[in-house]
Amino acid sequence: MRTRIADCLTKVAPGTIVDVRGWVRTRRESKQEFAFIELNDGSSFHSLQVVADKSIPDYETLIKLVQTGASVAVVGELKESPAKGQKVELHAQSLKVLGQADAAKYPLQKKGHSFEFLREKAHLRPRTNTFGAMARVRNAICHAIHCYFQQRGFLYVHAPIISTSDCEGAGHMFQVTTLDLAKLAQLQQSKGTGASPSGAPTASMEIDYTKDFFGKKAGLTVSGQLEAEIFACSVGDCYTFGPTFRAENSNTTRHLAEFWMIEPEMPFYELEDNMALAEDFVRTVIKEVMAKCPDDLQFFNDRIEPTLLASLENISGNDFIKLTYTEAVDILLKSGQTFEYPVAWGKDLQSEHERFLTEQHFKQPVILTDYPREIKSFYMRANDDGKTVRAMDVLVPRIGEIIGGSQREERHDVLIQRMQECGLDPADYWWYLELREYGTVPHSGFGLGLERTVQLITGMQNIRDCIPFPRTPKSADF
RNA sequence: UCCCCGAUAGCUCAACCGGUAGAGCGCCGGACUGUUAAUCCGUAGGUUCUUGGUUCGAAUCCAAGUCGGGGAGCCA
Repeated sequence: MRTRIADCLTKVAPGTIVDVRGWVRTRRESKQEFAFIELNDGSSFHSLQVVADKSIPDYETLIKLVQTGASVAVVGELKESPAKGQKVELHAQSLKVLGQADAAKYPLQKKGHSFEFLREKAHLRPRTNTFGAMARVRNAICHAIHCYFQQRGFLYVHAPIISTSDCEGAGHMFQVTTLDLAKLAQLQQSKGTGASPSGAPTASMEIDYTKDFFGKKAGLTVSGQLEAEIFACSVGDCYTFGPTFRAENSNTTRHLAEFWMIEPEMPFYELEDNMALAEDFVRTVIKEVMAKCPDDLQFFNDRIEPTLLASLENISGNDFIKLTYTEAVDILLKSGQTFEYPVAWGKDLQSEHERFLTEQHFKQPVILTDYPREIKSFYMRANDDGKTVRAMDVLVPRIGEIIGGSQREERHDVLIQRMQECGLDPADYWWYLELREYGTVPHSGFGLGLERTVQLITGMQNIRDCIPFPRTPKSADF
């Protein structure tokens, strides 16, 4: 029966015979016929030091095969280690090489690698310290998120991945179709209409979507919010947690074409309740991950981001700053800072403005509320001043926006008016409007980007290193 | 999509004014060692991203493209 290395290092009593399996990180060989093998199975940040000597059957042959990247099974006695660096070590009685790894070809060396290089080795990078730690922290974050909502009676609702409402408004959609595009292009060409000289279809080409799989144009979801509202207005507090897709040509350290989003939606919540939940949620998740993954976070603090632990303590231990967009604009105008983009009421805040607020002025997470209605979505509840809506953005140092949310417009007539203002056809949102027609209630919700949370908690700079297999423009391997 | 930068050994990078390619690490071999990113000595390892251009001569200059990085926008 296999024992996990995490258990060997923490739970198993010295003197116990254990069977351990994993991948070789390094081997330090002595000519005096023994060797140290650094073995990692992913269960812990730390590896287990295996001491192997010539008492092992076939030692001379086997030890040559124990190279970085090889998989091995070791049975032996767990003993207290006489040397520094580890409390316990495994004295091998038998050694079996399960799978060799040619050291001349194995891409992962004993030295550090650039993240750019490791992204090209996404099938092997979880075997590194950094990406093993990222995987465990990411898992702990997801677990903490589910626990947080489950303990508070929220229902986990599965929003659809495929959506035919072309108008969710949160970004450009990836199209989902079973139409034969090559055949359509060919048809178009043979008709001699609507094709450019290169043969590429042009805008004049009209597709008959009634022939498509769903009978209408379909795409991958950009948000589960509208569907979550349906359940909030029926079964009560709920949340979605699933993949989200944006076909934007975004090339930044904080955007992915495929990412995971958590979207809680609560009936009878006004904006203040929404803010309180968002803050408590973020702070609680950080605390739980700090408690669950101390070794991994210590590594990130030591090797990736030296201010990480201090900033997590700061975020989890202090109230978020809450202020309105208008107050934020005042602070920015009076700051004396010269910004590349000028600050003016009515314009959306730029990254540099948000960073100034969170990193220099307050040095803490900030919740901004009540943005100008012109720069926010139709579904956000209009304030009585006629100028602003009940929006909220949670901004954190280093990352920027980690949560976007709002109180939703629950008044039927106002919602229709807002749709028209935003150039949307209310007919497309008939079911969304019916929620306001039949038993409407005040309600609120927000969206938390999972990968941005991973960025925040690990200190990793690039969001492409916060998801196992990142999808970005021109990149969707593995 | 826009702006800037980059692409040279397995990896990280160097190569001055255009003159025929170099280091560290890794691998391999040796020495040494309760070692732990071990250390020391040595060997091997190159279509300088692609295509075209300028030139007696291009890693180096020019153009286009591809990919990568940083910033911006879009946002989570």
